Amino acid sequence: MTTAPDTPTTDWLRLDQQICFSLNAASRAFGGIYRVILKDLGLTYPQYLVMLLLWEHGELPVKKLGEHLRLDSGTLSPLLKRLETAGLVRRERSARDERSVEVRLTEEGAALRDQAVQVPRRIVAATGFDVEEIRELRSRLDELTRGLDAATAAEAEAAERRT
Amino acid sequence: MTTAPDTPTTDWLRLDQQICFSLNAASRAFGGIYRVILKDLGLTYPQYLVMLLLWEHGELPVKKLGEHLRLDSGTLSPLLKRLETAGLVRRERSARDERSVEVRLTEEGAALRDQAVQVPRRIVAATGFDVEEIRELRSRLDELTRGLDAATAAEAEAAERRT
DNA sequence: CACAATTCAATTGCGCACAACTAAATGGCT
DNA sequence: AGCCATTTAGTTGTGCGCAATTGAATTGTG
Repeated sequence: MTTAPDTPTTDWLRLDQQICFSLNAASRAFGGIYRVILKDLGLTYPQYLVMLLLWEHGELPVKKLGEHLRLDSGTLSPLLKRLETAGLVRRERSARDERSVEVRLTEEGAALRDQAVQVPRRIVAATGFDVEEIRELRSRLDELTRGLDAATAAEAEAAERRT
Repeated sequence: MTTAPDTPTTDWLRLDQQICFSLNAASRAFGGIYRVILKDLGLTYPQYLVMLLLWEHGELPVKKLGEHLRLDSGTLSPLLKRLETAGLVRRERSARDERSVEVRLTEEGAALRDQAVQVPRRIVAATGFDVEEIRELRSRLDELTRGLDAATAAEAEAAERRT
């Protein structure tokens, strides 16, 4: 399969830019609105995601947080340390398994939920999309992520075999 | 406008997570596939975007690069320095306007284009989407970005007025 | 039981994103 | 000409994302 003769490579390079560039731009635009809205709570967006999980589950080991958010300890450890410094969270090594660290809300952290409940509505409003459009878009993006993850794994394995 | 009585706030928090979380996940999944594919070229994804612009325009001032990519000098200055260290790019203060810095391809940087022309096809293949689906998704995302940018500006101005 | 492999968190190092600030050059205005 | 606001890059500091490594605890296996 080759590029059609009347499709200069320049066009391909432009199209390529548009696919991922649009996604990147949207992701950073989200970062912008969350930064403004979360400022009052003193949270960054990734910290907010961690708090969402804790508000829902009460307490979670670092491992579970990482699975939900697809983040590893290299990202989570310093982030959780900052949340702990802010007094929102405590970290304690599990008694059952000393390798594991349980992350728990402090009273202050649990109380912050009251101020956070209004965030989602404001974010949805900011998108200018209605709930159905959002659902549709989300579904597309998840599909895209699955494709990319599979391709990344395949490429990584191919690169491995070349070694 | 308030939350419907049979919609617990927990659901709102979940929905909120899904919108932006899916976008974030897709953006990072793109990061993953680009990391693997660009490894041979010795470029990161943001560096690749800069090179795309230079391959198209030959030379650009830092300001223009920033406008195209929506990045400021805080991001671009060190990035360009790394590209210069890698021998792909030269930076020269403009003779006409000494404030401006022109970024030019070296021969080595221009030559790298030959290895880059195959990247877009591989990325498109990795998504598992066809060109029309991509165009549709891109259009949605751009729409979303416009909405978010407008809302961010409005929120920032509202916060400013509260001062 | 002893030893090897695995799991889990933390740390280090690099690069990007963005805010806040600095410094130099330019352009407009009186 | 002299002054001042604006423009343009660069620097500093903070936080995220990820790869690679370390160290301790646990599990599996002979």
